[in-house]
Amino acid sequence: METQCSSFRFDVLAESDNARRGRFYTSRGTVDTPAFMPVGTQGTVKAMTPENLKNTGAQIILSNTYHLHLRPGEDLIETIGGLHKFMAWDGPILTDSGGYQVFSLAKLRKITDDGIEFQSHIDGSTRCLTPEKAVQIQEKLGSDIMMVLDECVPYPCSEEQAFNAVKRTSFWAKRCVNARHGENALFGIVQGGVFRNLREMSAVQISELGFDGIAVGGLSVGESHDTMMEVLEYTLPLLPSDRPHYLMGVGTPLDIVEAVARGIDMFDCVLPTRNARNGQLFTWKGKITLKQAKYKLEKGPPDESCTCYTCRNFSLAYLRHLFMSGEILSSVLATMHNLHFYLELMLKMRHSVENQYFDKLRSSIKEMYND
RNA sequence: GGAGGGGUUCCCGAGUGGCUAAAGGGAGCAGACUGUAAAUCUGCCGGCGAAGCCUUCGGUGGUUCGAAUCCACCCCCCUCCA
Repeated sequence: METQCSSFRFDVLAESDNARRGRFYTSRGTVDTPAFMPVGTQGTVKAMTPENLKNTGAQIILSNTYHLHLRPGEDLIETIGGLHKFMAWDGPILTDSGGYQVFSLAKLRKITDDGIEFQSHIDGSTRCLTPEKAVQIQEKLGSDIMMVLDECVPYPCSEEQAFNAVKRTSFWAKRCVNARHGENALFGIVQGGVFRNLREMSAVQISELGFDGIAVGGLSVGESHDTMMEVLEYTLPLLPSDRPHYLMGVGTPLDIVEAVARGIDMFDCVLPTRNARNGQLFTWKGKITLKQAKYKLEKGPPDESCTCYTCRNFSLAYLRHLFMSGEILSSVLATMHNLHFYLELMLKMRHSVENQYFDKLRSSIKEMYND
């Protein structure tokens, strides 16, 4: 079954063991992999202007179907000219389907085979999201890469629950394939919790549907790093090697490097942006918690070796002051830095795979971020 | 000089006899954050510690089994009237 109808294309350019360096092409630009997608749930990567984002090195960002559907609504965005124009980001956008909200907003929803019935977290109104609706919304938004609606189960969960989610996710995946009309790329999602048999079943079923890319979902929901890696080890070999592999919602620098080592090409995660707002910086020397008293008089930047705007211009003492004072600029500068760090990490990984020193980079990240 | 109000643990501020090492804020200190209901949340916040003990509510002295809380005097501060 071949359903690919978009102009989306993916090439693997170099490999180092299981790690891949590649590139995919969309009508709005090319993206080098391994890639990190900053998260812009509500049509904005918090605290960043699109110009800021470009300067951090971001080539693609992620946005969210569920949230934009509730507010301001896909029809409004379509009327204004689509999500790219609406938010003034002209690069590629991948939109998550809302499947994760099934997990994160678990108290507000009910799942049936037809779809998800949920209560809006904004006004309490009852809404329904079906696989077809998820695709329709994403097409109206003008998404470059759409995600199928999936069911993400919590951790821990029973094998039966995970099995049902796999069945439903496959069923919904087919309906998403049938519902697409336009040129937008569409990625399938593998589920299965931490059960090898279920992951394998899901990987095979999803891979058969001819998606432009395959995502591994349902991870980083509470399981350990090692467990996550085990799941990747037995799942990735079953995915088509000529399509990008996207690990959803991951992760820490260590998670990301270790996932690349196992064959993942794409990531998204709120950690660099959320933790920035909460006063935590990722650096090449490890994490920095801005509020710690030891930085009160620190004249140097967060990271001497970092070339981001924040590190080139500001002392830790000042950044700490901004955070302690609750100043808006704290979020801006910290987010700029963290995204720069994440995107530089991806750049280094691409370079290291091309030049066969990936293992060296991998072990240095392991040293800094082994907690 | 007269009339009233008040001094509480770093700060603000509750507390009018035992349930009070003392509400609640703030500040401070520390931790968490993984397809964002997050510029959010959690913990600690007199001292030593296992229970428990010791010190603390302007000062001193009383009343009481028991006092931040009641009484006496003293020291400060604020408002109003002369």
